[in-house]
Parts: sequence; C-alpha cells; structure tokens
Amino acid sequence: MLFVANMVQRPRGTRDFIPSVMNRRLAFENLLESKAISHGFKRIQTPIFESLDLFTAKSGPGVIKQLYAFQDKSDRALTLRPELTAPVMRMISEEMRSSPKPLRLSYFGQCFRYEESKKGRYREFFQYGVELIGASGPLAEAEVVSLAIGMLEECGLLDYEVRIGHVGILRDILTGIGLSEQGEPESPVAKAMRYLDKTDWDGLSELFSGNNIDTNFVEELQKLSSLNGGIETLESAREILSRLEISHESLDELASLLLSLQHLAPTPPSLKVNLCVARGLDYYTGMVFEVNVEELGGEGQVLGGGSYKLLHLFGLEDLDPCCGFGLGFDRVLLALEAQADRVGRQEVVPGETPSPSTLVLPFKIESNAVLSVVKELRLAGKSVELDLRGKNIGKSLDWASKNGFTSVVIIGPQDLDNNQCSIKNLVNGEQNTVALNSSSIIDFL
RNA sequence: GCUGUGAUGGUGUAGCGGUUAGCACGGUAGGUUGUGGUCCUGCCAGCCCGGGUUCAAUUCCCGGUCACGGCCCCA
Repeated sequence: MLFVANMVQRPRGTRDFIPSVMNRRLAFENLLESKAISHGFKRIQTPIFESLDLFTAKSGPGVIKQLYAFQDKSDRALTLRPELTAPVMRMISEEMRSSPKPLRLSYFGQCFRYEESKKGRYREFFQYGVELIGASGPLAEAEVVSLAIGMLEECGLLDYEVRIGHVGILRDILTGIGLSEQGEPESPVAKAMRYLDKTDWDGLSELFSGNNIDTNFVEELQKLSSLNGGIETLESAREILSRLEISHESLDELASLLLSLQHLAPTPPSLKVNLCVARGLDYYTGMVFEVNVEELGGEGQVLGGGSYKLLHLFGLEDLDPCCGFGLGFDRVLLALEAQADRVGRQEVVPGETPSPSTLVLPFKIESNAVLSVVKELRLAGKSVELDLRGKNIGKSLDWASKNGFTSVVIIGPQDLDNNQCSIKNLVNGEQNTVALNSSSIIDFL
C-alpha cells in the first residue's frame, strides 16, 4: 500500500458526505429551491474564489485573517469566498446592469472561513440565500422575510424564533442625541450599536460620556431594548421616540412591514420585535432580522438578513438599498436532526425518503436475456439496478433489503421458459408472477 | 484568540505497564442448486501521529492532529 490508512485526513473543519447523508442534503436543497421558485427567485451561481479586494472592500482589511486567501501563479490576490452577498453584488454590476429590475436572485453554495471549527461551525459551510435587488421598502422586505419564514415552515423546523428590528431607528436615535457617524476604524454610532446588540450598558454609558453625551439617554435605550414582543411593542417604542424627539419614519416602515408579513407569511412559532438587533454589520441600513433555534446552543443562529447598501461600492447606488438573507444550510439541518430525534420523527427533511427502486435479479440464466427489459424500465423512468453479484436468491434478497430496494424482479431458468418473472415487493412481502416484458413489470412496481 | 474533555477495526464499545487486545454491528465467503428482514461457521479489519519514562507503552508523561463542549468572535 502506498498510503497507510489515516496518513492523509480531510482538512479540519471540512466534511465528507456519504450517499445516505447526501440524500438528505439534496432533499433539503430541493425543498429550499422549490420554495424560492414559488416566490419568483431565480437561481444563480458565482465562482468559488474571488479577488481578495471584493471582500476587503465590503468588510475592511480586518477580514483577511478569517479568509482562505492565496496568490495564484500570476500573483493575483485571491480568496475562497467567505460569504455570498458580495459576489452576488459583484455579479450584478458585471452582468446584470441592464436587466429589468427588480431582480429576485437565489443562490446555494459553499463558503470558507478560517476560524475554530466546532459543531455548527465549519471551515467549509453551505449557505442558501436570496437577494431582492432594485426594489426597497416595507413591501419588498415583507417579500423577503416571508420567503425565509416559508422555507423554515416547509422544512418542518420547530420552536424557532424570528427577531425583527430596524437599524434605521437605532441610527436615528444615536445621531439624534449627538453621536457621530464619522470615525475610523469604527464610528461612535457603530460602536454604540455593537454595545446595544450585546446589551452592554456599561460600555454604552462609557461611550456616551466619552463623547459628551448625557448618560441619561442610556436609560431610554434600555427601555427600548427591553421591548420584546409582537407588533404591539411598536406603540411603546413610539412613545420613547417621541420623548427623544426622534422621527417616526423608520418605525412606521417597520410597522408597515409587520402588517404585510401577517398577510403574506405563515405564522412562525415566535416572532418578536427587537429594536436592538443590530447584526453587527455596518452596511445594514434598514430592517434586520435573524432566526434562532434553541437546540444549537451557542451556534443557534440559523438565518439572518435585512436591508443593506452595498451596490454603491460598484457604482450602482441607485439600486440601494437591497434586501436579502442567508440561511445556514448546515445549521438548519443540525436543528432538524436534533428535533426529529427529540420528537421521534422518522423523516428529518420532508421528502427525503428515496423513491422506489428495483433490483433485477437474473438467476442462473444468461443475463443478456433480460438486459433489454432493464433498458426499457430505465427509459420508462424507473430506478433499476442490475444485480452484479450472482449469489443465490436468499442472499440476494437480503442484500436488496439492506440496500433499500423496494422490489426485486427475479428471472430464473423456468421463468425464461415460460416468458415470465417473479416480482417481489420487499416492503410488504407480496409476490406476483407476471409476463417478462417491461410494460407488464411496470404495472407491479 | 482563550479554555475544558476526549481519541481502541468502517461504526459502537470492553480492557490492560507484559493479553493470541475481547464483544456487537458491519463487510466478505460458505452452510441450502428458486425466496430476505432468522440461524450457524470461516475470514476481513483496530490501540490517532511524533517524542519521552521503562527491561517492556495501546496503557504513564509531553507535543501535534482531529473531534466534542464553554467563553471571545462571527463580513
């Protein structure tokens, strides 16, 4: 042996998917894809690697330490993609400038981040996402959020919580009380949002006094942060904004979105308005939302998105803001598996059970005598495997059963003489003798 | 980035400073010349990697790798 076992292992944070696992993943992808199509989203694909500049432009030079970046043989600075929104924006600016707007785009693929791998966090992970480009406002946002909820409902996810906020509201408040949006590497407003996202009141208080802002405002923000409920919480928020003499415009937008959502989306197990959801990213400009699942502990966020401005980076500021979300494919699957286990559900992903399949078993005959039947069954769309082991019937049935076949077509010497075959249904054990031709066989599969 | 726990055939496990490293599942070949989800038999296949202590290490110690947790972070 040239390679000793275990000498070469798969890299840390990556996974192999054997057929049984891949079957489930494919079922899940197909489910998401058909849901996206039902909302008018069209699938696209971008390269696995991109110019390093694409991501530093979006997220600053700090991201490089989390990237699988490399030089190619012509010294181009490239990187495996760490996310899919920026590549989609890039693609729009290169390929779809003159396409009629709005665009509804969906994508699925692996992304790469160099960070500690653990359950629910991999160095190679898969994301399904959508972007709605060239339309903005509450109705467009409702379209996007309703698709997200529709997907989670369709795959049977339980006990998830949707949290919706609006960074415009926070931003209005923070600038309204005198914090600056200018400053490198992080503006006081951005810092404050981070503190709010983490509910770090001491940090926020310190930041305020450092910027000569009345720390009494912290109290009002605490009130805002503690609002945590359905659409009715907006009334309390409205009062706080009035006291602070802040515009209600963003709040009205959010209210409008929530109203549309009630009509457009299935009702999720829990939907909470939380005005301090900041998503930690400074390109979000409007509505932001995220979905969490208890089962996954620290890595419980399974979906996140919102309205953002990125196309100005490509000279397409007239298309900003856009709205989209990314769904953590691996995390949702982990949650579904944990929940299926908990509630004793057989199917983890709806529709994952393989379609019927047939083993054709020539027994002590010249196989050539049945090959044309195999061909015709396949042409008719049946999933047919030809036995290649040549064992006795008992062993073959055992093997077929272990490999998930739903039926076996047995053709022995006597069958050939009588131009017939035996079709055994492995699920219920029934057996029938039928004429040895594809149309007769199909009736029994 | 910090920190804790762990690693025995493909899977799940037992065990020990000196063992032919045990068991179950699995895979494979038979036991039956046409009927499985029973049984029996044979075979396949393992102590994560590197160093140290020791007469002797799979076992004890150190480092690495990988996995699983808890913080930090998460474009």
